[in-house]
Amino acid sequence: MSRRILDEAARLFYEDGFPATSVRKITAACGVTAGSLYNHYGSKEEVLYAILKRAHEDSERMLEEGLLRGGDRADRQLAELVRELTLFHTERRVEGLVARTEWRHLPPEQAREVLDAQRRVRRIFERTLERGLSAGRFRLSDPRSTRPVQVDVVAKAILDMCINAGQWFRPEGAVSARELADQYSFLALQLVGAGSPDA
Amino acid sequence: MSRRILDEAARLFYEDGFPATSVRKITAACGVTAGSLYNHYGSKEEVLYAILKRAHEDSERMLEEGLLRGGDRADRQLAELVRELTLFHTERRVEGLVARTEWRHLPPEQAREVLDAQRRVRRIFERTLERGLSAGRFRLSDPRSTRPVQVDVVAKAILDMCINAGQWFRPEGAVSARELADQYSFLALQLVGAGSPDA
DNA sequence: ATGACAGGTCAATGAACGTTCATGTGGTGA
DNA sequence: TCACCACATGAACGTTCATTGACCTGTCAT
Repeated sequence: MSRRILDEAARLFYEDGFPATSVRKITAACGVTAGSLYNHYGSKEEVLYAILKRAHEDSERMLEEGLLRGGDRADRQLAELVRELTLFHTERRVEGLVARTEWRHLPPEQAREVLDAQRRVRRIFERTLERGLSAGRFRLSDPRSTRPVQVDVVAKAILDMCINAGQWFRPEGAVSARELADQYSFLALQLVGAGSPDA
Repeated sequence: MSRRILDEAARLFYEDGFPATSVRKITAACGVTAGSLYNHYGSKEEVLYAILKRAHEDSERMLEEGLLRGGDRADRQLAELVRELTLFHTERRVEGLVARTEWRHLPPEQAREVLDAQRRVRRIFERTLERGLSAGRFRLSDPRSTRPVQVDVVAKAILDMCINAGQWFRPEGAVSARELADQYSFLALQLVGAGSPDA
C-alpha cells in the first residue's frame, strides 16, 4: 500500500501539482480514506520527498551506467548520457516531471538535497563536455562571436532538451521512447559539433 | 493598481505556483487587503489568465518580428527565432515560466487558448525547419539510424531548450540575456546541421 | 485461545482558503 | 456644494485543507 500511495500521488502531483492535490484525493485513488495515509507516511510532504528521492536515485544510476557504456571517448559518452536521460524522462515522465517542478514545496533542507542531485547531474554532463573539447572532438566556437560558447551553457541546453521531453512525450504517440532517445542523442552530438561517433 | 497586482501575482506564481499562492499574499504584496483584488479582477483565476494572455501576445509578436528580420533564408530565420524566444524567456522569465507551467489551473476553455498559442509558436519553428530542409541548408539525417529525425521532434528540442532557459537564468549572473541568446542561436544552428549563416 | 499489531475507519480539530458585502473615504466633474 | 464613483476596508460566509486520535478488525505467532 505504501508503494501504491507513492505511485498514485506521483500521478496526481504530475497532473495537478503538489499544492492542488489533497491527501483525500491521493487516498481515494488508492481506495482508502484520508487518515490511512498517516499509517505509512508522516505527512503529505514526506510522500513528495519519497517520490523525489526514488526518482533521483534511479536517474543518477542510469546516467552512471551510460557513462561507463560510453567508454573513454567523450562523444560516445555524451551520446549515451543523452540517451539515458531522455529515456528516463520519457519512460518515467511522471516522476521525472514532478522531481523537476515540485521540489519547491519541500522544506528547505530537503529542497537542498534535490538541488544538489540536480547539480551532480549537470556536473556529469559538464565533465564530458570538457573532456570532448580538450580532445578536439567537439566544436563550440561561434565564428560570429568574440568569445566561445561556455560549457555550462551547453550543458544546460542539452539537459533542458532531454528533461523537458517528459512534458510533451506520450507513450501512445507516433515515436517511441527509444526512438526519441536515439534522435536526441544524434541532435546533441550535432549541437556540440561532433562528427559521427562511429568514426 | 491593476497592473501592480498583475506583476506581483506573476512573481508569486513564479515562486510558489498558482494554487500555493493565496489572494491574501498577492494583495499583501501590493499593500492592500484581500477584498480589494475583486475591484480589479473577477477571481484569482482571472488574474492568472490576464498574465498568460499578455505573455503570449508579447512572445508571439517578438517571434513574428524575428521571422521578418531573418529574411527568406531559413538558417537566418532560425537564428532570429531562437534569439527572440531566448530573449523573451530570460528577460521576462517570470511571466514566461508561469505561462509554461500554470495554464493547467485555468478553466478548460482558457486552458485551450493557451495550448493553441503554444501550438502556433511550435508551427512557426516547424515551418522554418521544413523550409531549411528542402532548401538543403539543414542536415538532419542520422547515419546510424534508418529513418530521418522528425521535424516536430527537432522543433520541440529547440523550443524546450530556449523556453527552459528561464528556469535557471539569473539576470545578475555571469552571462547576460543577450549573450545567452546569441550562444543559443549558434547552438541551434549547429543542432540542425547548418553551416555558418554568414556564407 | 490470546495477545500484539498493522492498518483501516470515522469524527473532529483549527487554520486557511476564495469570495461577498456593507461600509467608509478621498477625489472629481457639474 | 453636492452627487458620484472608484477603490480600499474588515468582517463575515461556507468550504476545504492537513492532521490527529479513539476505535475497530483481520492476521498472525505463541
